[in-house]
Amino acid sequence: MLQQTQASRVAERFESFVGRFPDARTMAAAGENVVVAAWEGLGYYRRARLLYAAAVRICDVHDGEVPSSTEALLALPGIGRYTAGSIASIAFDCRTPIVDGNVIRVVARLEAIDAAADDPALVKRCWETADALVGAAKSPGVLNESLMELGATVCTPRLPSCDRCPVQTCCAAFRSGRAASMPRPKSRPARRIVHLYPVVLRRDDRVLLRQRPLRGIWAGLWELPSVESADPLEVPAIASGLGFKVDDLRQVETFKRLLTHREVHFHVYEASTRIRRGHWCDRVVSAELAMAKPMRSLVDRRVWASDWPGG
DNA sequence: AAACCGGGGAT
DNA sequence: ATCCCAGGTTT
Repeated sequence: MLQQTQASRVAERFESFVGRFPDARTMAAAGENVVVAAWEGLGYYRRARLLYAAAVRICDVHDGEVPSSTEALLALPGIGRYTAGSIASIAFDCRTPIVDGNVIRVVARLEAIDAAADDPALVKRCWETADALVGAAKSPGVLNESLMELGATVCTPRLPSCDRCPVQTCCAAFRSGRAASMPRPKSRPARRIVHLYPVVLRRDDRVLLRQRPLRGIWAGLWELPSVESADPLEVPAIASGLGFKVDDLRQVETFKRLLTHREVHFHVYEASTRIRRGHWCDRVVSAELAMAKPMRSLVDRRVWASDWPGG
């Protein structure tokens, strides 16, 4: 859950999530869909599917117990070198290094390496330094956590608090007055613009939902039936792009959401249809299906708002 | 090696 | 508006 997600954001969700899935057996028994639904709003939903897959494998291969060796952890889905090292060192006291975004920043400054934060040579050097530090530490877990905590609270990206840094005297970047400019920002491609045309279709006290493709953005999550396009679409193109017949297609709302890699323009329509096939969901089912954050807000606002029969 | 995958906080 | 976040998998 902490992968690419700020700890403060995880803290809001951790207790309820672990309360719901207290061990691997419980998670494996719950099923992937339930785990992904519990993940809703956290983003990078593949993590939830991989976590579920790891739970299944822990039950099948490790008798339901999280393995304690770095190698066995690394073999689990969704667990890479960082996560394996974190679990091994913090939970099991193994002398295993970790490198996350915080550690990269701390080491780049300690050693005054003027490179981009995602530069492979810098990252390699960070693993070597982290390995040396954890090798000399009294407690591997405490050392690893302290490196990350230093990066999160003192050695911050924009304006590091060098005046209250416990390792100021060891820091080459501080000595040369360049801490704030190291490491250099990662190069990031511009956001791709996507136009999304979700259509609200109601029947009785239900709404038609469907599952998104298993690849791409919001893979496998549920949505109002939608047409996706790199360019704006006219009404006929939206109607034909849905894959089933609709009538009286009319626009009701537009808004925009920024993601790291996308700028998504929502063009919300309502329509009527005589189609009866598909997942016509009442309010309870709608609430149980995993949706992306903007889609959830849209459905709750447009469909389940209090002034219509289903609400 | 590069691309892909959310959502929100901090500045 | 920009940069980043206790990254991993796929191509």
